[in-house]
Amino acid sequence: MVQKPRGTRDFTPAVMKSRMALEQLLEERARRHGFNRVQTPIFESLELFTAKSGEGVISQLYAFEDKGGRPLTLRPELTAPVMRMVAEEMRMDTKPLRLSYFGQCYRYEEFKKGRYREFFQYGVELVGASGPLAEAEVIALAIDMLDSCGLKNWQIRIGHVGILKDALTGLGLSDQIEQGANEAAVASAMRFLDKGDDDGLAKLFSSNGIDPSFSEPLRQLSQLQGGAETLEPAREILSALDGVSLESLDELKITLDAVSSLAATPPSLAVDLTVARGLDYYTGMVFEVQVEELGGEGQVLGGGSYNLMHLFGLADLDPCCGFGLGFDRVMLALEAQAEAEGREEVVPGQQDGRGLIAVIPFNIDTQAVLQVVRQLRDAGQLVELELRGRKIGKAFTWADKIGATYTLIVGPRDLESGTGMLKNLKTGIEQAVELDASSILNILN
RNA sequence: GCUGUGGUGGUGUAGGGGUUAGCACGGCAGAUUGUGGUUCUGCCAGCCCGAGUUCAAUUCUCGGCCACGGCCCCA
Repeated sequence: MVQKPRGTRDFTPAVMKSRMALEQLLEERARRHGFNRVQTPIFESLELFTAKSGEGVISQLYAFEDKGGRPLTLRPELTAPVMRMVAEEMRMDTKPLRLSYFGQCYRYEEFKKGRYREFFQYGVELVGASGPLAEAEVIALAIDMLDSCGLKNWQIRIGHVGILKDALTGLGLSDQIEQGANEAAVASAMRFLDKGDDDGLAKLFSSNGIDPSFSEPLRQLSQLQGGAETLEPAREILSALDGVSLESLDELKITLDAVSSLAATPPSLAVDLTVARGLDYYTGMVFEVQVEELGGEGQVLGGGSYNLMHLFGLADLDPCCGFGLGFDRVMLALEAQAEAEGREEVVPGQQDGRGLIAVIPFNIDTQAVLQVVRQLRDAGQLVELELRGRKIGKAFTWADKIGATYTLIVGPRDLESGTGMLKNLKTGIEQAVELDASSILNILN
């Protein structure tokens, strides 16, 4: 039998119920924060992603040529397409733009739990406003989303790449990529700090003519743990170094203060100055969210301030701020937590308050019930019509299995009197009703 | 990129070099042509693919594919 391609998934109706509820919940939160949904193509020019992330990404892309020989690829992420769209369609729109998006992305990688070749990303971008308050708005939305979807035990880590970058350049490291190197000295240093590689850092300092003893205060800086209160010791460490700017630290303080006003208190918030996100286009605040029980693939959200609009000739709109939310991973975490707590609803509000009405024509011409089926549907009810001509007993089994709340049986005797038997399957109470929507609705309410 | 474990009806499983390949759930039908969720009966439906060893392979060996994990990486 033909199976689905590796790394892809099918979503059955039962699964889609909670996925759709989550999407709607995220969308509702985005709208409350002023963000509006956009959509871009599933495939884009290959160049869009090589411009953003370098040629190296090609190995992980579903890249192909169309019949005209144009180099294309399935999109591996959504930030670049949205930036492209802003440059192409929205130059004249009033700034800032608050955009949200949701869709499939494709990466040719080994897949495993929480990591698929086709995966779903929800995200937002704030374009045309920057600074600590813009960053706070974005973080606040992320917190609001995770809070409202009922996720528990998540940790948000907030940092600012400017702090370490300022310190390192202040000490004399270059933030430019030297000839023959594949990354700037500053980037190497940040990687060493993130990994706790003290020797590597000291060596790097020496080879750049910097006293290796300066690696010590930086190491202390990277090891600070805690919430907003860690900014004070950080300030002391940085103040002791000559020529190091405190501007980024001040900005982060403003951001954190604003977030505490704008959003609920997260289960765990840590200031982490080594959140690097591994990306050189991040310029300011960066943040990410982990969920412990997902293990190795536990990052469910990540974002920050970045410079990308200059790639489209719109450098004046840089930096932008946004985040991507790993929809599949949030679902996995919610499913795991619902299971652990014996919760029936994976996503809050996924169950429709309306009860399904199973309409069962019994020993009559089904045509006779179609009018009332339509009326009920027009009135907003969920109605399923029995189509297999089941006998009465089997029809009840069927109604029960599809999760119906009510059955409406119409047999020959009913038809003569223009009525039907409406039964509540949960209570077992049954009564005759006129075969028109308003009579039935009266009983339902 | 490295690596561990596993693949038997739709699902979950038992078994095992020669068997009518067992069980449970499921689907369909009947017992029960105007009231279901219990019970009973019947039916439906399976050894991932290829090569090798063998008189004989679903079972053993190798390869592939697929699935589930752990590292590396992760725009």
